[in-house]
Parts: sequence; structure tokens; C-alpha cells
Amino acid sequence: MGNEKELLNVSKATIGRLPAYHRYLQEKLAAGEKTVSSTAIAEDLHLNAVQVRKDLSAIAREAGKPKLGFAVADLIADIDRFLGYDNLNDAVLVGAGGLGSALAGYGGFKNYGLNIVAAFDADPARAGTEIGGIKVFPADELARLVRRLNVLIGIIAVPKEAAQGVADELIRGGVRAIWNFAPVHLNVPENIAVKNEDMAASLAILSKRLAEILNSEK
Amino acid sequence: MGNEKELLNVSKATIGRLPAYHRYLQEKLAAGEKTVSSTAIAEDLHLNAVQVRKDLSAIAREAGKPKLGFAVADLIADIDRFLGYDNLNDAVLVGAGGLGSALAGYGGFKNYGLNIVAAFDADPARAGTEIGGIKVFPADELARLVRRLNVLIGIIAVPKEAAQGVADELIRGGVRAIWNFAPVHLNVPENIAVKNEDMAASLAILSKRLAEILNSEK
DNA sequence: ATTTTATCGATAAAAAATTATCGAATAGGC
DNA sequence: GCCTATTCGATAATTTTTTATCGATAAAAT
Repeated sequence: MGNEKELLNVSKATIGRLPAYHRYLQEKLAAGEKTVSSTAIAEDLHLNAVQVRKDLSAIAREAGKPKLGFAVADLIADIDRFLGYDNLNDAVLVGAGGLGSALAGYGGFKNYGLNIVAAFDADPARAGTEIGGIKVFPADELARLVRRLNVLIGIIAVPKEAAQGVADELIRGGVRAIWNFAPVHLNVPENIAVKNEDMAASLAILSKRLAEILNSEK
Repeated sequence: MGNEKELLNVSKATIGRLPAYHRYLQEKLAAGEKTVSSTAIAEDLHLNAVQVRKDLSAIAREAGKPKLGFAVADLIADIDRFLGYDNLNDAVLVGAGGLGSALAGYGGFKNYGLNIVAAFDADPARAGTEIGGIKVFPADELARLVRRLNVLIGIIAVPKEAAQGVADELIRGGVRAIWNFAPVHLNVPENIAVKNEDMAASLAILSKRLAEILNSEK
């Protein structure tokens, strides 16, 4: 049912901005606005209007209308569809410590198409408990359960020393995508997707910008 | 004491990769290796060797040596200096819930030059407690304390509804950089640096890559 | 001492991403 | 019904980022 257009020509940069548009559009929807222009989005989100237009046209089914802009509800649906927010992907969470609990406790992932079905922890004391309504299993059941549940996404929230081992186990269980919160580079086969949530990198960028700003003032 | 070279010509993309190099180099240092080549780094981190060389030469004081590569210890020191890992910046954390506690509990930020000196929470029950060794203050003292402590960095880990208000208060207190973990776009003056930790965006990129991989297999 | 080889830095080429420009379309006011 | 102002989409120009190429250099091997 051909929507081949979609899969092509959508850059990583664009994909990275789509969630921000999505949030913005939902605000507008809640405020009762029917349409929104790329100009307005760009201004509010501090982006370039052409860029917004390009991003949106890459995933929108309906073209924008001159003088009015885009239909808010349609755009939301388009992004939902494109990013898969409308059908849940199962995931497992490894590490039920501080960060793991925080991630489990944040219910919002469901809105982003992510459904955490089980958690794991190496500490036997944590097995059998629950975090954010998700059952915690002992780490040695990881690969087996992942395989049984047919889960394709693993979230790593363990100390850095343990991260590579966890990744190996996840992959052994059949996981194909890893969201890594541990501050280490993971070594994985080519056909496994890894996204590092590198807080140090974010922080580096922030503090460089801060330095620039302070610098430009004196 | 001229190192003007540094501040120029170091792209955001490069800055974003430096922390990964830093971690890698520390591993090598721990393993007792004195030198490392861009080729080796590139291979292990799955990057392009020219890119690595360019990134490193942008911040390195000593040039690499043919046939040997770069001096591990020197490079680490260079990155430390460039990213400010060697002198701590004070920050406050707003939101002592799940995510806030997790961030406070992660002691590692000190290694990245960030020193969290106080936390705040709107819930009076949390005021007076500690998270990860950091005192929690009532939210209404935010601006005053930030100003008194002369803190320039604020970390927002509150529910999205509260985030804009917190940002405003932080700025009122004199904060100049905001690390925002709430899934909203913050509206701030131009001379304030904001870095959004947009997990939805990361997730979007990860799941698109996953989809690609699965797609390429069938 | 000479040759080989791995690596560097510099420069050039290619690719990707952002931004500018402009004619066409149309909603809303006159 | 006709202007006017706003927005769109398409195309082009620009900028940024990544990757390729190549001569020079120095460690290691012969």
C-alpha cells in the first residue's frame, strides 16, 4: 500500500526535529487552532521557516495551503504514523537502579510508541519487586525472557562496567535496537541499532554555548 | 596566554564527539597504552579516521606523530581543558522526583565539570530531605538562592507543565544555561543557552534505524 | 644505512543540511 | 468581485560536515 516516498529522503536531522513539532502541534490542537503556518512554528521554536516547511512536507500527506498553513490534526496524525507513535513497540529495561526506576516511572514513553514490558537487575534483592508498575526479573533470565517475549528493543540503564555484558545478552536474546544510557561505547554487530544517550556530550555542548555567551558579553 | 585558536573553528559536531574520545582514551590509558592512532580510534568507535584526526587536531596542543599517533595522556588533558572538565561549574537541580533523584544520584557529573550544589522541589514534603547527598530546598527559594550562590547552570527535571515556570525562575535568579529534561520547548531570551535532552528525539532516531534494519532484511 | 610501512596534516572533493529567493495560490478585507 | 498580504512549494545558493586523496615523516624492519 505504497507510501514509499516516506521511507526515502527523510534525513536524520529531520527525524530528530519531528518530536518537537509533534509537541508543539499538540499544544496548538489543545488551544483549539485548526491550522498553523510554518512561519509561526519556526518563530516559536526558533527554527527557519523553510526548514520547517521542508521537514513537514517530507512526512505530510496533505500539502499546506497558501495563506493558512497546515492542518494541525492532520500533521499530528502524519507524525504519529511516521514515527510509529500509534503502534507500540515492546522493550525491556535493564537496570532497576536510580536511572532505570526513573525511566520506568516516566509513563510518557507509551506516547512515543514504546512499551516497557519487563525490567531486569543483577541485584537479586530487586528481583520480584516492581518499578513504575513494571516487574523486575533477575538478570540471568534476560536473554531467555527477551526471546520468549519476542522483544526487539532493549534499554540499558546499568553502571558502565556492566553495559557491554548487558548488550551482549540482549543481542543474544534477539534484541535489534539498543538505547544506551550508560556512558560507554558499545561494541555490537553491524545489524544492531544503537543510540547512545550521551549526557556528557549534551553537557559539553551546553557548557560551550554558555562559555560563548559569557565571552561575548565581556 | 594565547590560545585563541581553540575557541574558533570547533564545530558543535566535534564538541559532541569529544566526550566519547575522552572515555575511549581513558580506557586506553588504564590499559597502559602510551599512544593511539586516529585509525585505531576510528575503527573502535566506528567513525572515519580523517574525522577523528580533524576533531583531535582542533583541540590538541601537540601534533600527532607519524607511525605512532597521539599521546594518550596529552589528549586527555587537552580534552579536559577544552571541555572544562578540570574546573567545576556549579549547578542547581530543579525537581527531586524520579528523574531528578536519578540525576542527583549519578555522581559522575563531577567528572564532567558539573557540581550540583542544591536541589529544589515544589512539594514541601521533599524540602529538607536529601537526594544523592544534595539538599532539597522549597521551590519558592529558587531564584533567591540561585542568586546568592551565584549559580549559572540550572537543570530542569520537573513535569512538563511546570518546566516553563521553573525556567523563568532560574533566569530570574541569574542562571545563564539550562539543561532541560522536560519534554517541552522552553521560551527564553536570546542570551540564555538551552540544551534540551529530548529523549523522544533519540527514540525516534533509534526506532527509525531499527525499522531500516528490519526492512533491509526481508 | 636503507627500505618499508603506518600514520600524520593539508588540501580537495563530495555529501548533507540549512537558508534564500521567487512565482503561484488563496483567504480575507475592501 | 477585486486587491492585498500571507503562505506555500520548488529551485537555487550557501554553509557545514564528512570523506577521499596524497605527499611528507618517522618508527620499525631488513
